[in-house]
Amino acid sequence: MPDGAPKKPSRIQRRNRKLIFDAALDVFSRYGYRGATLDQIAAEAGLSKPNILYYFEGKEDIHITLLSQLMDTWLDPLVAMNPEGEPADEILAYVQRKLDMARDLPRESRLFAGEILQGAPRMRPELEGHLKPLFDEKCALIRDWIAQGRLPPLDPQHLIFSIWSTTQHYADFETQVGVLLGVDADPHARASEHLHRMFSSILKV
Amino acid sequence: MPDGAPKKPSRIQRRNRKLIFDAALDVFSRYGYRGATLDQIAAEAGLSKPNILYYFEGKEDIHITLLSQLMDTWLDPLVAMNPEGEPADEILAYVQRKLDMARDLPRESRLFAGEILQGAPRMRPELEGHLKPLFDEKCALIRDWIAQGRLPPLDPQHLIFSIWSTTQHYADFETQVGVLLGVDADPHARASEHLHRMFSSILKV
DNA sequence: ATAAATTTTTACCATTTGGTAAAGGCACGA
DNA sequence: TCGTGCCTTTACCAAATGGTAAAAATTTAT
Repeated sequence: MPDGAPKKPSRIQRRNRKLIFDAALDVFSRYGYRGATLDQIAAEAGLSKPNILYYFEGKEDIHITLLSQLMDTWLDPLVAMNPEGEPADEILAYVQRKLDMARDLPRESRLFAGEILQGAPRMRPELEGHLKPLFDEKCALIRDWIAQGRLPPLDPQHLIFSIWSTTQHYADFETQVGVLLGVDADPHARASEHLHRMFSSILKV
Repeated sequence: MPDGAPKKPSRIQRRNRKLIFDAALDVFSRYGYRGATLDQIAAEAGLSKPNILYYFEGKEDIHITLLSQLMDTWLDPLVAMNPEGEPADEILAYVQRKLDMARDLPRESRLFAGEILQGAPRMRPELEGHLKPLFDEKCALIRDWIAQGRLPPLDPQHLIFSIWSTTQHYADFETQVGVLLGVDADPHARASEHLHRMFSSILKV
């Protein structure tokens, strides 16, 4: 049997690691890496602190593992942008999917935002290794579409930045949006309409 | 003499408070509120920790004061949006000013972003008291312009959100932008072009 | 110059926090 | 049922951190 025999995780291990991830997502996304404490995570997970440290090497290990796991989910909508589809439709669908994600996974969005905001001290390799190649690939795709005359001549890189920023804004700046629109108002429908109109207009001109 | 005689601050007080603000802006914007330490701020300011606490009541006091002071600068470009001007020009000029600010004051941008991201635990009153009235006023202005047929029917609130998010993205997510475009490349010129094209297109359709 | 006021330093302290050691409890296959 | 290995708890600890007391140094006003 080879060196690092991975061993299948037990039922209890799966349950507790999941509990810890859920708790950590909550706490890290609310207070940031340094603002979060193991005690808080432990309390929220319903486990003792030493028990948390039985499942993970330490605070940083939880954070990195969490972030890496979420990365795939996070990039899914971009991966789904289909070279075979109609360019404008594909991009507008991407906008919509990103906006839906900001509504459905706001904690995840804020977790990433906090990590990037502080210079990605723990995520930079992941950005270089996973995000950058995908980004480059999709920029190339958009450039192809432009070369084929199926899109107006726009800047692929900054277009994608605009899509990311406008959609994630509703998760990352939720507090501000709440203050300005009223906490009860659900901005999703109007945001969707506005973004559809906005991105339609640059894709068709 | 009335109760809270304010007393004119001495030369030394002005100098040291400025040193502390500069250092605090640096440290808070890089590590977030909880991630920042008084020792770090003191070291960066070239003062001892107790000396820092001679000028401010405590860590929170520094943070709140800093944030409140920056609020005005931060809202300046929005204040400058002129009801007498040409609607599309005014809005495009606002976009450009915000983008310039993201380039020139990235630490300030990240300081705000961090505070909002964590639910504005120390800034909410400021948001309600200063930001909201201004936001409402400018939304009303845009609505007027639309009613006068000088702008297409767009959603003022979400338009402003889009302007904020797309421009501040270059400061708040600078790390990510750096990874994706290359650290040396200065994205400002192309960002400006892209945003001008994008916002022009919704304002003229 | 000198007293009064302001500023800075030295020496602490209490709490929080990430992490550990080791004993005890528990589940599960033989 | 019994023992082996997995899981959990109790009792800690060292370092970091926000903050204080009070003496020492320095500036300012007279």
